[in-house]
Amino acid sequence: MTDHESLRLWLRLFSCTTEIERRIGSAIKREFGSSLPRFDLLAQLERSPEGLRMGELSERTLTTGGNITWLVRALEADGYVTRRIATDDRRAAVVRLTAAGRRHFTTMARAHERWVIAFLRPLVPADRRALHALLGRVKEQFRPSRSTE
Amino acid sequence: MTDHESLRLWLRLFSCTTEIERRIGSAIKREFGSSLPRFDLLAQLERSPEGLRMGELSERTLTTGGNITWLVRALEADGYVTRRIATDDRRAAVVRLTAAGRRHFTTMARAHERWVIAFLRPLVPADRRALHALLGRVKEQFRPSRSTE
DNA sequence: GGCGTTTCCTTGATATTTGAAGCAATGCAC
DNA sequence: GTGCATTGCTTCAAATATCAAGGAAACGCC
Repeated sequence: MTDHESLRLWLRLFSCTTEIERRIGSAIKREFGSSLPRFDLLAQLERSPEGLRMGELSERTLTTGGNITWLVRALEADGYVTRRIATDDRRAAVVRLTAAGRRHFTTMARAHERWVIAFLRPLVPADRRALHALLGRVKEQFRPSRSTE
Repeated sequence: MTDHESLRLWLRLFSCTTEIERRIGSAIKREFGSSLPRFDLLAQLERSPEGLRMGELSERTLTTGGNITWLVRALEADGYVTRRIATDDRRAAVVRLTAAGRRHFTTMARAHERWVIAFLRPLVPADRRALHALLGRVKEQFRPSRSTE
C-alpha cells in the first residue's frame, strides 16, 4: 500500500531541478565567468528599477541574509550594483543595478533563456502549461498570510 | 509576443524545489542534527546493501567527487558508513552503511517522508502522477547513451 | 611484458551557503 | 520621552560545494 508515491515524486522533482541548475550554472560560469546565484540576484534587481532592500533580495532569491550580504558585496566590487542607505530607514540598504550591471545581465539573460528553452524542449507547450499549473498549486502553500480565508 | 513561457516554468520549478529543499534541510538539522546532503548519501547507500563506489555516489547524489570524499569521511567519523577497497579494483573504494548508519537513516527517513507528503498535499494523487510523468519526460534527456536508438 | 591512456579517488585552494550572534536603528507601550 | 522588543543587516565559524592537479591502479595495444 504505502508505495511512497510522494517520495518518488519529490526525488524526481529534486533531481530534475538540480540537474538543470547544475548545467545552467556551469554554462554561466564557462561563458560569462559568473554564477547562477549572481545571475538570479541581478534578475531580481532588473525587475525592480527602484532597487530592493537586502531583506527583499533575501526573500526573493530564497537565500539567507548573510549570503545576500556576501553576494551584494561581490557584485558591488564588480561594479554591477550599488548599495545605498534607505532614506526612510537608516538600518536598511537599497541595492540597485548599475548601467554596467544591466548590460551584463541582459547579455547573460539571452543565453540563459536559450538554455532553459532547450532543457524544457522535451515538453510540448500544453505540457509546459500543465506543469506550470501543477507547480503553482504546490507553490501556493508557501505564500504568506491567508490563515483561514 | 515574447511571453517567456519556458522561463517562467523554470523559475517556478526552481523556486518550488528550492523552497521545499530548504525547509526539509532545516527540519533535518533541527530534528536530527544532520543535513540533507548527508541524508541523501545515506539514502543511496540504503538502497544498495552491497555498497557503492565513490564514483557511483557522486553520480547518484549529483555532486562532485571531491565533495563525496568529504561527506563520506564525515559520515565515517560518525560511524555511519565504512569504506573498504574494492576486491576487484584497488583504485576503487566501496562505501557501505553500518548498522548504526541504517538505524540513523531509518529514523530520519520516516520523518522525511512525512514532510515530503505534507509539502505535496496540495496535489491530489492524479495530479501527483501527472507531475511525475511530466518530469519524467524532462529527466529522460539526461540519461546517458542512446544516441540514435 | 611494457608503455601510454584512462579511470578512480584524494588533495588543496576557493567559492558559496547556512545559522547563530551581535549591533544599530525603529517602533510601541507607557 | 524611556525602555524594551523587534527589525535589518553584518559578521563569523562551520558546512558544503566546485574545480584543477596529482597519484596509483587498470587497461589496451603492440
